[in-house]
Amino acid sequence: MGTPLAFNLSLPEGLPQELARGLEEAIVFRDLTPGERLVEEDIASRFDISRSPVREAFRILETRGLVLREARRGSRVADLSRRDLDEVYACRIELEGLAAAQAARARSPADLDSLDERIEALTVARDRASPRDFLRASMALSRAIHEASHNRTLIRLLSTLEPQAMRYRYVAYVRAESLMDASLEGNGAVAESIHTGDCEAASAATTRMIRNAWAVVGRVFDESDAAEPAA
Amino acid sequence: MGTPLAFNLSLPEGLPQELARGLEEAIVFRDLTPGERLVEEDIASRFDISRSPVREAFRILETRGLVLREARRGSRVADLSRRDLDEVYACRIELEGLAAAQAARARSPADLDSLDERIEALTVARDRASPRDFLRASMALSRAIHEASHNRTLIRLLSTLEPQAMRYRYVAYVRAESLMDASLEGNGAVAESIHTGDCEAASAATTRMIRNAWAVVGRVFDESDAAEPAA
DNA sequence: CTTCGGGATATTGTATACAATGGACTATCG
DNA sequence: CGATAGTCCATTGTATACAATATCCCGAAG
Repeated sequence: MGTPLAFNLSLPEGLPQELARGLEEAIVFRDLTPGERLVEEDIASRFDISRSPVREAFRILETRGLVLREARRGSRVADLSRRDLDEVYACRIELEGLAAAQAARARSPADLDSLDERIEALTVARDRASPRDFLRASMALSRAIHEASHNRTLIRLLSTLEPQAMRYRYVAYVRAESLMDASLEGNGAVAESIHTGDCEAASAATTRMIRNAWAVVGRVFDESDAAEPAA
Repeated sequence: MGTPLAFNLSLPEGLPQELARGLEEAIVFRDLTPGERLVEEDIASRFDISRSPVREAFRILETRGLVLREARRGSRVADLSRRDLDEVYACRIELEGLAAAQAARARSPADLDSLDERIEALTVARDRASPRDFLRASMALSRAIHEASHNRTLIRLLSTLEPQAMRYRYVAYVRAESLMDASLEGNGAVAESIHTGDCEAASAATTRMIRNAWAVVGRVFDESDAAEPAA
């Protein structure tokens, strides 16, 4: 099965990082399917680069839980499963809750501006009813919240957790676009609490939002058989 | 400043992983000091290997927050700071709490055996009053608890968070060996709750233990000027 | 004395070459 | 016909070679 995977690779921050971003998008949006093998040489020749940066990209994706590497047996796109979904969401509740609480305490005026911008962009994407655009905007908003916490360790942890969550959200959004409304509403509540500076409220709103999403995304996933895509 | 750094490197799981383990120990136990530059070629020639596995090891350590890599400017041992300490402990409370709770629910008989073994080993290490041995045993116990949660995502996140915490604990244990008693007692309570299967209790005991440690380790750190070791 | 510029150097980033290993295929034997 | 051993091939792991760039040092000019 030949995958398209045509994205330009400029290098504003390093070739491996750029490549990892592209592959990450391809995995989240299912251009690369769960279980699909990733051969270093293939990717390298496709982009006219050597295996070195490809290997580094694979390692980056491994730390994000998107790629599994087995010694001398190659890499493949991580599977989706109900169990993994539950793991990811259980962790998200804790870490996103903490991020929101710390953001409510530590946010700067610039952070609040950034937050407002992303909420606006999220609204626009919702109106366009495009799961892809919506998820991209949602990811940007999440990152803005994380940044507002000014907790670098937490940001690092979340950056290795969010991409995997995105995969499940994408599956759910495609099958139930109305989910975007719930997400927008939940994020609005979180943003408001962060504006107010109420740590408790920010944490509670986040926890509630993710717990809701967990239930719904989980149900949709169970109904969708997205785990093993007709291998 | 020439660093000793003499550990054998057998390869039961890959050379980069092995090397990363060695470097991690060196960083935690201050054979490599905060801010110290890590030059790929130096490490490579020291162990008679090429730069390739060294680069991979650096990347591993970067994801654990032990090494900072700046593009084309090289790598160095991450600094210690009161702010970073607070970040790490805030995250630990959430994730370790979750791990304990899930371990109390999902633990197998084998997990409980493993737990008991590690507690025993920890007791022995405490009696020996060696911060190094105690920390190694403590790390093993923590991992056993994480494994018992059977949450791979959580295990992955914690494996990137614990090493940095170890650095602060080491500083504290060296200056206040009595801390080991508190740690042993706290871990005992956690293990007991996991045995019982009481999620709430396990989470609460863990949270309390880490919150305590946070306060004490933080105080000792502030008094110790371990951040910038006479650069 | 300070500051700016240029070149040398140290070090990382990328490409390529070589080694080692795991899996698949085939042929042969029971 | 099925099982098994041996060989081949695809792919990763490691080493080395080359390219690009940041830093440092020194000298000259102000």
